[in-house]
Amino acid sequence: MKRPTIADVARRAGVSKGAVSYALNGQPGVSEATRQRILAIATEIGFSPSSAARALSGAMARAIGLILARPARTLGIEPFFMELISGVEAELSARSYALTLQVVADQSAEIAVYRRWWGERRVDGVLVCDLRTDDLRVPVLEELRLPAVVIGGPTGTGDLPSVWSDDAAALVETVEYLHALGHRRIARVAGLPDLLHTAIRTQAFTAVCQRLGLAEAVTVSSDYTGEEGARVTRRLLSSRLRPTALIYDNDVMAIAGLSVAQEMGLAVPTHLSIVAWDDSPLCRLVHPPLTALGRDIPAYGAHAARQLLRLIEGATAEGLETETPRLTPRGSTGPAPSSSLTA
Amino acid sequence: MKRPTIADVARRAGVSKGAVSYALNGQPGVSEATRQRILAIATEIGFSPSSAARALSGAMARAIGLILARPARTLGIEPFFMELISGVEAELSARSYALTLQVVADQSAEIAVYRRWWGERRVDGVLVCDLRTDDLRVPVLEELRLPAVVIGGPTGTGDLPSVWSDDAAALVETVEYLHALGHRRIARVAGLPDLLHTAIRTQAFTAVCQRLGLAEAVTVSSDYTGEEGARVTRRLLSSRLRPTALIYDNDVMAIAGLSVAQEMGLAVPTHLSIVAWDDSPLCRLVHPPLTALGRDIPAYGAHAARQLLRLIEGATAEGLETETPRLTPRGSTGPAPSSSLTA
DNA sequence: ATCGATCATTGAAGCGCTCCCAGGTGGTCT
DNA sequence: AGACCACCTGGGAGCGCTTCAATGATCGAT
Repeated sequence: MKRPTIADVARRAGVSKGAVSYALNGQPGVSEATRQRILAIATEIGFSPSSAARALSGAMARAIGLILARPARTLGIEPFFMELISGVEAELSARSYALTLQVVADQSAEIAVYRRWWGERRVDGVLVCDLRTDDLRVPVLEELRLPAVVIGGPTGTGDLPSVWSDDAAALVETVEYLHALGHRRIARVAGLPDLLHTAIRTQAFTAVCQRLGLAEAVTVSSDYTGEEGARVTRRLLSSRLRPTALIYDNDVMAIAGLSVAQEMGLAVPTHLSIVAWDDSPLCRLVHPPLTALGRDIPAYGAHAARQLLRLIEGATAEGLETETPRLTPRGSTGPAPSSSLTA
Repeated sequence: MKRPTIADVARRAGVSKGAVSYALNGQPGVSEATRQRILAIATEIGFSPSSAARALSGAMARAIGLILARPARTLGIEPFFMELISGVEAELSARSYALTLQVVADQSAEIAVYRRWWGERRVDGVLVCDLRTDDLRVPVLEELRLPAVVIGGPTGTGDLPSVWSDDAAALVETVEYLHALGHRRIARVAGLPDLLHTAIRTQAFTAVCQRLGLAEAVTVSSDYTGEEGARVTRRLLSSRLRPTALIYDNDVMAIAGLSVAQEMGLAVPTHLSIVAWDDSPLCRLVHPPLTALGRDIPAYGAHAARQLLRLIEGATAEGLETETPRLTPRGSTGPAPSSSLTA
């Protein structure tokens, strides 16, 4: 089966290639009647303009890129990225943009791919995830002038616009909630320490604990995996003055932590309260269901995609704050054990 | 910053565009010394050939496509796809192929995207997931002569090569294992009924139960979500002669089922044994950890990608059987309750 | 009826690459 | 030494599209 080209459409419509191009792209230059006739013929013979030829003649590639630089192991289990992608897709496919995905080992590989994509003109813009402190990708993208929207921030994104949510506020709300429940020893199991949002959360955590006079506020770094989450939890719960509440930076670690608590004979929430970040169906599946900080991740991705498309179309996209994660109390949080109040 | 073109490289190397093209593509026609010099200059000025121009001159687009046609809700939570993708990526990025991903609502949308991609010459081939019985995508892809590898099968793939694993054998092994543990009433919570692998598993389940004389072998359809898994489990466990063992078609439903059992006061594995398909870190996170049928999903994706690349390069790819899922016994399976043996 | 003005339409020039083909260079053979 | 082969090299056509400049047609106004 031969792929139809613009010339085939032109011939059947009895017009020139130029006219077909105008008709297809909604440009002035053809009468409305002709445009309709051309469109009808294009549909009839199943013509879609070659993206390569289009991109070559200066037009856009109609594709955006997304690079994931986490170990494959953690990628699979965290629902975050898949949800993000489905949100991005919803926005893109409505405008028939394609999403080009790449999974790489580390940041330097990621930068190399950006450079390659730029040279290949493969994508019109990119979405940047997992912003780090002093992120090396930002200056590179600025230098290449490759349209980019950062998912995360709002600081440390240079001149690149970003889409972000107020993690600090969400964390403050959570700590205050636990404080109101009587908890005085609260620990936090954080994600990868060089991710910017980890730093933001840690800072907010330290600040609010200080304000509330919680001296024992500890943050322990981890890597989002269940194994690490379990290990860290075991250590925290073995300490002399063990925390009465734990806040985890993702759902997987929280579930692992819940298992550890149960295995150590600590009832949740009677002896220990648990809060997970990134609410997901998983949090509702376990017993007790986890109190979690959730937000609409597909919508987050959709926002980012929309900003990027706007940027590609030449608008000057600004940073955009999305909803602050909401705390959904479930069975895993309760009043602090009374002994601990007096301790 | 201006993107370098092949002409820039040619000028700096003092050769013609043609020579640069040959040098870059490993074609004969330039001396080894010249090739090295050209390559060095290309690297130095950061040149990557425009994928559009390349694709336009008859070469490949160096991209393959993958379409996911599941509701966004179930996409996020199942680690399967993300793991599959990371395996596919590993194979692709080694050859600097790009992966174009699209999430669509249903099969007809998927077919429309295939047609569009084909017209746009956007991808050189596609990977087809979630094969159905009488799958409509197969004839379309055959008609378009778009290179495609089916993930699943081995039947129902028409002339398209497939990558598959012997689910039937895995299921037989599982049932025999449960039978050896004394279980006589085994039920299965299946995935979406029109997926081909669901049909294959159901058929195998029915057959092996018949062979072992297990009359009460029930298969109930579900949709892979935790909610549905919980609902179905609740119904199964409320029946008069409740099963002593449950086999779930994915991990999420198994975990939901575990929660339901615990909520109904049934100890696992004392009163009820549970087996999950698709082993994942999740299965190890819950209590008791789930006995599961697992396989190396990234490797599965890598195999599929490799077959597709081979097909694109003109080889005639055959179907490829990958490892049969392995049963990993963990804490969720044990001897059948003695009362049930006599029942 | 004639002349601009206006608008639909067309032809052609690229975009950056691949690949064919003619032509050049040096080395080998008789 | 002259003819003949490799083996390279550089020019150029063409891939399918966009877009600009130029053409032709239409129409109202004079």
